[in-house]
Amino acid sequence: MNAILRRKQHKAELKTQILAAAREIFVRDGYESFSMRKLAQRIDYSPGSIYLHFKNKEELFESLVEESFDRLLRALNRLKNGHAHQDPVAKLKTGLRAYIDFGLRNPNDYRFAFLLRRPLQRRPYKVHPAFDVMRYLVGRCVEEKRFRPVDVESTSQALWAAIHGITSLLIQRPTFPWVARRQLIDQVINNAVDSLMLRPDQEEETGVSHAQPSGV
Amino acid sequence: MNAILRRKQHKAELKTQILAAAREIFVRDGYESFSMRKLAQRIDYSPGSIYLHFKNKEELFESLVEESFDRLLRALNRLKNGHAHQDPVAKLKTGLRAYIDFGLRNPNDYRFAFLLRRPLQRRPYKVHPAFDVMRYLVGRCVEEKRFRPVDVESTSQALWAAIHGITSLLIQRPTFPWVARRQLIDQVINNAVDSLMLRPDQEEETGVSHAQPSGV
DNA sequence: CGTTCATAGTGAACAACGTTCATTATACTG
DNA sequence: CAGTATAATGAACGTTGTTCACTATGAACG
Repeated sequence: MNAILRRKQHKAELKTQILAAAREIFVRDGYESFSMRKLAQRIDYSPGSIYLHFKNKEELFESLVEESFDRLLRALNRLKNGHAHQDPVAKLKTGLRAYIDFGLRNPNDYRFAFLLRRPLQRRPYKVHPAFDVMRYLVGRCVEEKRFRPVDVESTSQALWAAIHGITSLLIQRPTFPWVARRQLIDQVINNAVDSLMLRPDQEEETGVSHAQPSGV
Repeated sequence: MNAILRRKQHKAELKTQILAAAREIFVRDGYESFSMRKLAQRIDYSPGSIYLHFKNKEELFESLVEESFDRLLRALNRLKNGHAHQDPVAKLKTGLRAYIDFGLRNPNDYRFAFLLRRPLQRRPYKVHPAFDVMRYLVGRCVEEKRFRPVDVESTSQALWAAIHGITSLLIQRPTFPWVARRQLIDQVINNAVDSLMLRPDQEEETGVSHAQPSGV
């Protein structure tokens, strides 16, 4: 009776164990050298066994991405709810920074989610809830008259483009002679956000974009 | 005597023929379903023959990328040299737009160049000459006092991030509910550039960023 | 306790992959 | 025509993802 329940539970545990092992191999060896057989060997099962839990490699990957996205989403939501007193612009900037940091700290997740070409783009992924947070934060800035009356949707998309751009470039082209990483990220964020502000002449916070030419 | 020359020429022709076929397969079937064997079959040679011209699959890809980059670079240089009378800011914006348009019109080239994960990033590619154009255009804006005295290098990199972001997102996530494409591109460019201008209160050209909320 | 039966797990098999290499065909030179 | 350098082959190797007929396992029931 409850034996079947224990079975189900065991199966679920096994599934998460597979995911954990997969993530580890993936992080250690990279995407292209990951293989179902290596994974099977790692968890001491036969290759076929993995297919009891996942339809195929693609679906296994999707599960990993979903996990990662949930983490990003949770981080963003924590941010959205906390710091209630904070200036909405500061909050937006913090959110943008959180997104970038997430990508840089979890480059494989980010690659999964945005960089890897998927054969025929099945589900549109769960970008949308994360993007909702962006819309919300931008909306707040407009409502509280910190931004010009810009279109929330297109502004959110433009901001996403900016932060996705710097995130993916830093991940994918680590050997390019970038300027100091923090400085660059700040500049991208400030450039993107400041031009939306109602009084762009107020210039605290934009520090680095006024830096003297340094000839890096 | 000149027979060996004809041989060399024939070999070169064959190489370009291989590249053309590879590009076609790649464009039609996508990256993951491209294979050396398919390519060989397509050009009516045995699989081994390709290895007379390319060390391996990776090197073949690199060649394709290089071709693509040369095309982008030529497009940008044409822009840099032409339109001498134009305002440097307008010229920069035109350049940014040209970059994005190139990516959208040649998505596979762009994928090759920036999106595909390369196993262990050997040569740093020829991004640099293209990036030089960006540095030059930004430098002109600063010299002619159209920009604040920003750091040219970090500003160029931040701008690159913005246009790479929108380009890659539009290529890679075509099903996302984007706002009108031109509007979005304009907004990304204007947001990124306008915050650098010396007199950000001048607001001709930024049209769309002032649009009323449309609830798209 | 012995039988039944769903399920978990196996591992051999398949087709396709990138790559190598001994072998053969080709086309030029002397 | 003989000799030779090069072009091209295709069989082979070790992978890969995935399938499937099969066996082992362990709970349920008479």
